[in-house]
Amino acid sequence: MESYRKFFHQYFLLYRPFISDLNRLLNEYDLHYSQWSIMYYLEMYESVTLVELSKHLYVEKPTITRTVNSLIKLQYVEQIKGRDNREKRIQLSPRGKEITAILRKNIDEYEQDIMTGISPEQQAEVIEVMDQIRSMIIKRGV
Amino acid sequence: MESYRKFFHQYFLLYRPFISDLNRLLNEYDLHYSQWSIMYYLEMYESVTLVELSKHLYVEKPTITRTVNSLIKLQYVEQIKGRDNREKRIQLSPRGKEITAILRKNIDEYEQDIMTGISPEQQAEVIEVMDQIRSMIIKRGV
DNA sequence: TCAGATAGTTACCATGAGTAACTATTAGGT
DNA sequence: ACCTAATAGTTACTCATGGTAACTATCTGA
Repeated sequence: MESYRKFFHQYFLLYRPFISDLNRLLNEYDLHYSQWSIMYYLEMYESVTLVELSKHLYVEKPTITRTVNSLIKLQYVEQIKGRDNREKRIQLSPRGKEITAILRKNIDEYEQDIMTGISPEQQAEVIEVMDQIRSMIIKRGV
Repeated sequence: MESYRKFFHQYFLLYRPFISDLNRLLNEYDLHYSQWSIMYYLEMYESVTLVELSKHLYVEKPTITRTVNSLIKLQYVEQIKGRDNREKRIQLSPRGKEITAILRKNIDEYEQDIMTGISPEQQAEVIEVMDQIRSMIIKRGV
């Protein structure tokens, strides 16, 4: 089999086992991966608008609206006032920050665990390659 | 950010852009990725049972049943007689083989396109790492 | 031979995502 | 300054994908 073909084959084979485990960790706090991806982003960038999330996560706006609303309902996320009255700018609530810290720790442990035996150099290589492919896909789609 | 953390972050960032493009290619033949993953497997292994698919794809049996039935309805897949009357053994139909060949070509082109600039050595490295991680996840889950 | 294991199905529910059509607000060109 | 076009977000609806529980049919092995 050609190596590029193998690449994508292997990529998808990893997805389902991986997301299953992650959701198992997240369920302890009534969360699913789609919600976590937003909390994760908020942990890094402090505050964001729904359009920013939509573009970054490659998910349509209505889906983002729904997921963000579920996080607001759980009181993990809160809306803040922005300059532009059209936009809805959100950030993690104090409770959201707590939960994020705990989950970040659990997920870190899990990730380190399943990465056992893979050298930091290999990890860096893989990260770089995935980043390049994402860029190619996005550039292509414009 | 720790490199193991970056790995999973980057992994998921690639998933949605990638699956969106794939589904766009597959839609020409009324297919979605969940169906394609089965056709792809059938192209490699000739004939399989639903339980084999379930284990390999890491998806529960009822989900496999539904997806396989949709492929039978599309006449891309047909049931064949096996030794064990409990099992449902399937293979690609002649039409299914045609479609698979065409799609394989289109997807190959697409994949080669977005892998431009990534050396075969890098590709091999990444494939190896993803395989190792999948093994770790599965072993862990036992 | 029959109890337990295995293969598959049915019914039902949850999650995640998309499209079309809409409102509210802002930005920019004249 | 005004109005059109663009942008941000929402609502309503639908589809794809997947899970669990409970079931039937068949096979295997003590």
